[in-house]
Amino acid sequence: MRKPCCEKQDTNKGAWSKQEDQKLTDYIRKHGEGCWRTLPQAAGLLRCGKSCRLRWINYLRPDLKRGNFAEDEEDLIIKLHALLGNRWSLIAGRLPGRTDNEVKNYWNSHLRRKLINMGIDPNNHRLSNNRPRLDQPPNFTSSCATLSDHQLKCPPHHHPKSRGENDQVSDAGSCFEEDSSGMAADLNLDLKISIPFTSLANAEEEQKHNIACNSSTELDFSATTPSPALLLFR
DNA sequence: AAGAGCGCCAACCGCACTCAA
DNA sequence: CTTGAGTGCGGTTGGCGCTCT
Repeated sequence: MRKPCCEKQDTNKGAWSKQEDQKLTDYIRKHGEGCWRTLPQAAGLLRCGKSCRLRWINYLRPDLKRGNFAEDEEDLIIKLHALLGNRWSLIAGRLPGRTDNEVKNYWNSHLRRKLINMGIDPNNHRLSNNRPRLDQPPNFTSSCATLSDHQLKCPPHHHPKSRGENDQVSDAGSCFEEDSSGMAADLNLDLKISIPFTSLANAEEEQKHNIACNSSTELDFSATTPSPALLLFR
């Protein structure tokens, strides 16, 4: 078993003080990100490296947007969640200025409930059986109708993770995994993981990093079969 | 006014992955 | 090939503030 990353008994835990924030910000401005293990000592912080990294990524980074999510951001989260499952870092990568933690929290506190209220199961984006909607289209069939019992029982996060620059999202822990000829195909998506474009210098750089799907710089959600959630969301 | 309940969000924890030695 | 350090990710927790009773 791996030993814990923070063995030191004298490391601070809990909320960060303004002084700690300042020290961390100053240090990273001076030396850049990385080498989180040695950073705390070098920066004069009584924190573990992990804690520093999290604080920087989720709170101190200068390009963070913060504040309420816009409607189009909500839409995008729902779409991406339908496609990717609980892969928050991937989803956040498509939302400039947003962190995985922020997206995850927003999903759990707002969007999940929103979908549930609309009669949609937020786990698989299917229309929930026990709460049919009155305004449901008559011939509507969920694009996730091929979900097996096993998939229903196994949440997305049970799927093996895969990471890397050219990480193809072929193991998306969503309802589209089995129905690969379903919505994913309809969406014409060829998702690749890349550096979030907010961290890139400009749009050209973004293109270079192949964020796009099918040689476009934006995800193309002009699908012939929108997600069930989105059909009802508008 | 005060206590209970609830929601939000920052932070922690544990596991998985990568890569160098 | 193996091992372990470093890092990233997703799930969970805990504290704070707001609302309700």
